[in-house]
Amino acid sequence: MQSKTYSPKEIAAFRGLLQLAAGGNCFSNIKVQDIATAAGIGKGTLYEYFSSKEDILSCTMLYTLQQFADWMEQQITRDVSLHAVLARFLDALEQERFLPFRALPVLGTFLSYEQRAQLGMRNREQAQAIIDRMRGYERHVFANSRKNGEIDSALSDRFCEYAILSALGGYVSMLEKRVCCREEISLDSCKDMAQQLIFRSLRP
Amino acid sequence: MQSKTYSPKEIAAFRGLLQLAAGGNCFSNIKVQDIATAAGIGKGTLYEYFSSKEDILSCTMLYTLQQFADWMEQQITRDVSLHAVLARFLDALEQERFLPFRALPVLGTFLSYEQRAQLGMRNREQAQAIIDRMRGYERHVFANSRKNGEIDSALSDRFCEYAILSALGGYVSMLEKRVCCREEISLDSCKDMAQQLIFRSLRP
Amino acid sequence: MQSKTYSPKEIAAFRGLLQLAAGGNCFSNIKVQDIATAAGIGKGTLYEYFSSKEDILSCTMLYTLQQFADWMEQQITRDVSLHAVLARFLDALEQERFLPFRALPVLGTFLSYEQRAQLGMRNREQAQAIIDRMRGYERHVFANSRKNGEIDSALSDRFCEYAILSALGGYVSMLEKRVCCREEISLDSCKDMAQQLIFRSLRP
Amino acid sequence: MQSKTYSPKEIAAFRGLLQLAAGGNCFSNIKVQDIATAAGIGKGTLYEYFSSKEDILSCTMLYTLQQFADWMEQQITRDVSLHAVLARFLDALEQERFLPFRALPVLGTFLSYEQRAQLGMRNREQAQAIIDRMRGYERHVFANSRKNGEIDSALSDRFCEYAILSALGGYVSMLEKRVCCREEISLDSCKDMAQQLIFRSLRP
DNA sequence: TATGAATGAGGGTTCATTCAT
DNA sequence: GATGAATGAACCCTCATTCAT
Repeated sequence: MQSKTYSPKEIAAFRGLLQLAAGGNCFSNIKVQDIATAAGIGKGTLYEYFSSKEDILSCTMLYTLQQFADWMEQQITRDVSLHAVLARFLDALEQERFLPFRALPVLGTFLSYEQRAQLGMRNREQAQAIIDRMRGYERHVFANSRKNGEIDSALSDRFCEYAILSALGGYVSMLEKRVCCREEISLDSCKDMAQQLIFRSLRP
Repeated sequence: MQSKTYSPKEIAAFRGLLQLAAGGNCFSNIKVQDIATAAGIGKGTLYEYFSSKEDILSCTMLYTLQQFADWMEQQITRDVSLHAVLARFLDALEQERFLPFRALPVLGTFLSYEQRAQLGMRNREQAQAIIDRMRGYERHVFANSRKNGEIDSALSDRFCEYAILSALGGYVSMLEKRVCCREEISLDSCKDMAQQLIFRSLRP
Repeated sequence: MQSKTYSPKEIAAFRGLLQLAAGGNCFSNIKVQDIATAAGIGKGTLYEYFSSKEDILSCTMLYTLQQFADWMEQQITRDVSLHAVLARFLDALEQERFLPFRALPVLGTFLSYEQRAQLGMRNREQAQAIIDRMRGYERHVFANSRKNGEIDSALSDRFCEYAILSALGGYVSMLEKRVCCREEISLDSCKDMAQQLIFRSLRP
Repeated sequence: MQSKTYSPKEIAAFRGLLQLAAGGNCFSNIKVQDIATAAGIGKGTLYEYFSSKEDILSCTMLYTLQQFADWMEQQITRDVSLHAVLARFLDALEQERFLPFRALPVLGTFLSYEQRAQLGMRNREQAQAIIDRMRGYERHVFANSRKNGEIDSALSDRFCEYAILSALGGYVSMLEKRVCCREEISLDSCKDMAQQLIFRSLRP
């Protein structure tokens, strides 16, 4: 499976935008100049590679999905367990080079329905292809986990996916709350809760 | 417990904004003129009641929290079960007059960290008072549910809250996806999954 | 000579506006609400007596001119000297009830040419009548002062008027500078300089 | 003495604003769009060079002061007379390139006390430096004029300054009156009166 | 190719004026 | 008559986009 490649400037733009998103900025509040500055390039240069501000976002999300799919691909072994994948994923989230995984939901969340719909339009097929790829890996992990008793056999793939996404969504919310509401929650207890929610809800 | 009352114009503004938010618009993309139009009043009139666009949002969120707390208060009986509360809540979400409950998370989600922090500043004490009130009801329900076997006694209140909020967050995401990605998910199956996620993860 | 009379509300409006002007506010920066508040009446009430904000100004200036003319009329005696008139005038400026005389130039100065031209349009004849009246008194004083040696007989009335208005204009500027530049000038030395400028320039 | 230099766009903005001010517009009545149009640049461009409308004014006044100080510097010779300086200055006022000298007092006059105080804040030190420079030239001229008998030795510098500023202020008023009241005064007679007022009041 | 100076459409906000009470 | 709640035109300012260099 060959992933699309990007020029250094494009990647700089992606990482610049993701950096800003990770800081908790709504997309509307991120200025094109901010992205250019964060990327270390000129504002005009962005328009050599992208057709609009929205396009930068669209491509960034595609790039991020692709990075994620690539990462998942490497994690897949014959009899991988849900437990192992999750642990590795949550650990990965703390590393700088996995910024995209962390920032993507933030970016996505800060979009209105209409913006999301428009984004889908642009790179629809490519995005769909990547999502299908990830769904494949996902199915593989779910199947293995049903065999090893981590997941109740009666549960559908859709429910498993829903449980995991909800737990991760809640995890991100908790982290944000730490940022803006200054409640005293440790990162580790957040991770524990996320994992517990998934395992408890999927166990037989 | 006496809740703050609002003038008709203020409530019109609240509902106008919530209407727009329920439509999936990021706050930055909602124009003051839009709010005025949705509220059926003049743009200038908004500034007779609110000091700024941000203030409209801040007050709307407070109003919504208050509405929610009032509603919860009515649901609480001596030995209420988690099951009953959740069922009633999910049903309520489908009614027009419960628009606020549905739209609030959307509004909140579409804010940047900084915006959220600033909002907290304005009506901090009032918001905190309402949140404390709701935490009280919550604790009551959790206690009852531990007694009647719905919730594992070993689980902390914090984890229970996290599980419920994650499930509801995922539920809202799913509903949104129905809107923008047009996947074929029925409303009922969404509700089922949300309830299942909660019950499966909290059961002993 | 019968002066026009005004209702209490009108006079309240005049004095309200003059009060604000004496505070050094440009007319554009004075809001209708400010005038209403300063006058102790409702905003809507102003529009019962005046057709517009500009009209309030126009009438206020006319009222002030008239007050001034009335005051001058009382000062005129058969062989009044320039010295006596000036001294009395400068003293009067310090009293509260002579606020109009002090505030008028401020109001006038803060108008653009166009605004001034439009003002002139409204009450043109009345204003002209009052100005003519004052010119009459002025001529009388100048004539007397030429006789008693205060004014060089060779100087025209126009030059005398110009000298006095310039001196008073400079006097007001100096007072203002005391307000905003905080230079250490005493009120008395300001008055001295204004009188000196007039007497030195008009003396034979 | 090195004066600050400005970019062409800045100078265009200065001259645009001065042009409008020379037309007798109160600063509050001059719109940013007007300045942009008068300067021959886009509205947005102004905000690349100035932080706000007030900033444009502040910088314009500073620029004008500086231009004036530069001009004065060139006029100063060893034994310059007040008569010569004044004559040259009044002549200069009639030339297009001396627009700033003519427009500055108009701009300044049309500000409220508060606006003036705020302006002072921004470029306080630079403005003070220029004013000090001009005071220096002024003192030089006054000293010479006392020696050559134009100015009464008993008169203080402050009084001399006050006399000149008052006369010029009255001169500008007269010119304005020509504009808006259409009295039949020739430019030359205005100049004559201004000079006479100064010489008569300062002579021994 | 890469840039950032220049732009103007569009947003939040103010405030003179109206009109129902 | 007296009021102030309601209004929308018009302001200042922002920022995505263009284009000459």
